[in-house]
Parts: sequence; C-alpha cells; structure tokens
Amino acid sequence: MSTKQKTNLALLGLLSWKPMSGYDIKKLVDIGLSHFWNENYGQIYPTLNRLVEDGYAKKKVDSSSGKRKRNIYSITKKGEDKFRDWISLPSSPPSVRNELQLKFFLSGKLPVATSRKIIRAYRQQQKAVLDEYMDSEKILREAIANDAYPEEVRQIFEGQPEPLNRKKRAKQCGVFMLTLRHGILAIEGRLKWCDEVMEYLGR
Amino acid sequence: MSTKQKTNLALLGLLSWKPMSGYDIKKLVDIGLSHFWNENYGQIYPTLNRLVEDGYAKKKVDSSSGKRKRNIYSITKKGEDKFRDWISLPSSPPSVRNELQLKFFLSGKLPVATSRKIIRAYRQQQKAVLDEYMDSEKILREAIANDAYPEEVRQIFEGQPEPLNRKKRAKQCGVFMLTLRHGILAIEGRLKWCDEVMEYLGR
DNA sequence: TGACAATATATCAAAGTGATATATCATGTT
DNA sequence: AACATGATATATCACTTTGATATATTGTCA
Repeated sequence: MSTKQKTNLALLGLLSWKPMSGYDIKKLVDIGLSHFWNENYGQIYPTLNRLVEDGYAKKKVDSSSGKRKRNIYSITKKGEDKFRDWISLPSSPPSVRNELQLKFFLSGKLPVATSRKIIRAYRQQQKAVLDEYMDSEKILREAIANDAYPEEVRQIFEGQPEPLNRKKRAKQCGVFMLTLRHGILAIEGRLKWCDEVMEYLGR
Repeated sequence: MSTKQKTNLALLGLLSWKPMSGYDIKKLVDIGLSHFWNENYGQIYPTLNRLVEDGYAKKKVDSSSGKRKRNIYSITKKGEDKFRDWISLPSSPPSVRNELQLKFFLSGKLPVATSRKIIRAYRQQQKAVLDEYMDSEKILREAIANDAYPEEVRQIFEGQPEPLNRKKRAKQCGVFMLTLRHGILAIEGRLKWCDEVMEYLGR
C-alpha cells in the first residue's frame, strides 16, 4: 500500500476526466496537482504505452490539419473498472521529501544563526508559493460565485472547447478550488511553523 | 535544485550528529524523520560505501565482544565541509505524493458519496498519526520543562550511553520537538481541509 | 527570414523503492 | 537442550521514478 508505484493509476484517473496526450497530462499535473502529486515524461510515455498494451486505455493519433501529430489516449471500460477498484482500496499515507525541513533538523550542531537562516529561506520560499495560490483561489471563488467558467479551469478540464452544462462546470470548479485549498492550508501550516521556530530560537 | 538525489547529503548530515551504522540510520529516519524524509536500505548501504570511496566518511568495523559485527560510519573533515556547503545552498520546494488527495481530485466524475468516503478515510488516517505525534510531543515538552533527557530522545541521538552536558541535551530535545511540531501542524492543516471539504460537499 | 517560445514525443543514466534473503544474537518457552 | 521468536545487521535486486536532454513541428513577432 504505497504512494509510490501509482503512476499507472494516476494516469488512468486523469484519463477518466477526459482523453489526453502525454503532454496534456504533464501540463495538467504541473499546473494543477504539483502540490500533492508529480509525474514526468520519462514515466508518462512508457506508462501510457503499457496502459494500452494491457487494455486499460486506447490510443488515437490526432493529426488535425496544420497541427503537430498528437497521440490521444482515452480510458477503456476495463480501465474505468480498474480505476474505480483502486479508488476504494486503502491508501498509503502521504510521502514527503522536504529538503529545508531536513536541513533544519540537521543544523542542530551548527550555530543557531544557521538554523535561523534556514527558517528564513523556508518562510520566503513558501510565502511566494502561497501568494500564487491565493491569486488562483480568488479567481476560482469569484467564478463559482458568478456561476462562470474561468479560462484557467477550462484550459485544464477541456481539451476541445466543447459545451458543458452548468452543473458539471460548477463541480469541476469546486473540485479544483478544494484541491487548491489543500495546498494553501499545507503552506499556512508551514508558515506558522516557521514563526513558532523563530519564536523558540529567539530573533 | 531538487529534493531528490539528496540521499548522500542526508546521510552525511545524519553522520554529523554522530557515527552510525546503516541500520541505525534507517531506524532514526523511520522513527524521527518519517513525516518529512525517508530512506531505505537499498539506498543507504550503497550510498555509505560511496561516501567512503569519495572520502566523505570513513568506516570502522565494530566487533565488540558478543555482539554482531557492525559497520560504523563517521563523517570526515571533507564530509563536514561538503555538508556545510550544502546547508547554505538554495533548497528545492517540498516534493509530495499524497494518494488520498489524488483520489479526491480524481473522484470528481464519480458520485459525491465516493468523494465523501475518501475524505473520511483521509481524516481517519491523519487523525491516527496526529494522536501518536501528540503523545510524543507531550513527552518532549515535559522533558524540556524538567530539564530531563527522555529515553525516546537519548535512543535516537546516542549510540553509546555517553555523558552529554545539559545545554547540548536541551538543544537536541528542542530540535526534535520543533521537528515534531512541523509534522503536527502539517496534519492539523489536513484535518482542517477535510472539515472544509465535508462542509462544502454537504454531509 | 530568422529567432524564439510553445507544442509534442521519446529516451536514458542515475536515484529511489519495496521486498526479500541471509545471518547473528538475546530472550523466553517447553 | 532444543526451539521459536524477535531484534539487530548487512546486502541485493527488479522495478519505478527522476531529471535532463534530444529531436522535431508549429505559431508568433520583428
């Protein structure tokens, strides 16, 4: 029950949203999921091939006029079954690698000034990300309030500009906003921690 | 500037605390750092060998009477320099893989009941870990208040029961407690998120 | 026309993971 | 004394993941 070795399920789940190319998947993960998930090309392309081999997805070459050739993958019935099975299986706890936290822990034998420097760097790094997230949150909240469908979300959920009913749009915005909230709360916790540490170490 | 490929530096930093065997390192990471770092044998033993090859650490075989043979690694001057250099280098943002978060995001096309189930599982999993951490925190806080040196911390920082002055002990307990606080704040953020989501989805 | 960025697929060495194999020693049980 | 069990300790291996780079096409702007 490990967080690792889940790329195939992650890709399957993403394809259950909509058919996508490997490139689309990479963009979606980088833009929308980066604070709790990550994938890279070296994994995406071979995994997509394996999903097709195993019958969980199928590939369609899209060569619409004037555009570069794209391999579009869509989930099959078998893939959807597998995806749903995984959803209800027990999940492993989050796996984290936090370099600045590690540095702080290891700085215990170095001068306190060094520990303080690490915390300041941590705070600054996290604050910058928080600002980004807060901007996105504002856009999303306003969109939901106005029953709108902001470009930022449309881009992520829609490959082709295809009409979508109001209820579905609202749900997509909701999921996306809640996901963003998770990122924001995680960062707020880290900032609070930085403050606690600075308090403890003395300024 | 990536969180990955940092095992050699992590091990170097741990050896700067005290000389240790690969087994000691694994235990220390599992017990004390698991909420922000992880290492495994498959990486630890080869990396220790490489550290020795490159002159960052040296190995000493400990075969004290009646005990199983242990390979004890200690950091060299060259290793300490490398460690200190890394400490002041810029650090990459935390890298996370959170399976339950991913499942929630992907559940957007499934019935809301499924999303709720995921959140409940997430909350329960995180609450259990929080309880553990809170117990440890209590022990540590009391120890610090009483100027004591609890077995839990001694075990981690001391291989050999060697006397240590009060100031150093206090600092060790402090670093350990603050590190634990990071874990606690992270989990509290996740629990708060679960509550927000349940609120949003409706119970 | 050329420079540059975005789109798109692919590959690979190096690093990390999870699991298991092997062996020694301490403890307790029958 | 024989045996089981669990903690200590090192090691290995197939598989997965990472980071980086190579390659080519299309869109844009000067």
